[in-house]
Amino acid sequence: MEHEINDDKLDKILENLPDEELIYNLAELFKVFSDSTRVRILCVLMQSDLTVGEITKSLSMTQSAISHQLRMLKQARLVKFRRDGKNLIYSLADEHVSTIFSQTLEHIME
Amino acid sequence: MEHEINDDKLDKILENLPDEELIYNLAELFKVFSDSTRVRILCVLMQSDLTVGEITKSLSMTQSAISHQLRMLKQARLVKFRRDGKNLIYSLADEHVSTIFSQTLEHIME
DNA sequence: AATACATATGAACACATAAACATATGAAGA
DNA sequence: TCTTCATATGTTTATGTGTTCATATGTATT
Repeated sequence: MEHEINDDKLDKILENLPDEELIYNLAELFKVFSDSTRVRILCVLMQSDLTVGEITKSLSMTQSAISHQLRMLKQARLVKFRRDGKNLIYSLADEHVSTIFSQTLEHIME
Repeated sequence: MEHEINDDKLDKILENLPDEELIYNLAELFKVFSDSTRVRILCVLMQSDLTVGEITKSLSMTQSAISHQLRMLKQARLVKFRRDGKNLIYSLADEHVSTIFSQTLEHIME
């Protein structure tokens, strides 16, 4: 069984490689998913829109920690919010999160 | 528009929340995807099985850096390898990576 | 206007992590 | 066995990250 790849083939692989910027953005988005606090926030938001206080309560953490993480999720355009009096109600920005999570869970279950 | 969630509803959300361990594993897997070097390695492996030397060459990095990252990818069961003489030929462990990546790219493109 | 409540922000600290360097392992050929 | 080539591993260092604490912003109520 001989494995052989010449430079032409390597060149071809490099041509088909996505742009550096795209790869960077991909990694950046995964970085957002790479913290269990943020994953938990996304998981509760999958079930219902919630205020910051409710998220804080449900995850038993400080309000500050939650707020910092919501900031990252906002920047990644994964969540959005609307105001309701003194409260800010957060919700998922789209359904991509669910799709990505379920695909990834499939890999874990084996 | 009144937003109101009582404690019963919060309890229900907590019940439906995945196990702490599952969430942790999910975040851990995403952490593997959260570095652009590892994403690039996975991208070249999507195109062809490659030796460590070829990966090193194609990404213009030190062999040590590549080897360290391959170790993480191995631990996450994202890649596997077979021996061919002095070479180790790495390949993707399954097709989940492609699926996850394309879903995530969809979110980025908007 | 003063107060209370909900949320955001800034700084600091403890901890994690990627890359580089040096070195070790392990296979093949002389 | 000695050497060479391919890859892995241990250590160090510089940089990044999550949480906490203290404080600021902003909205509603009186």
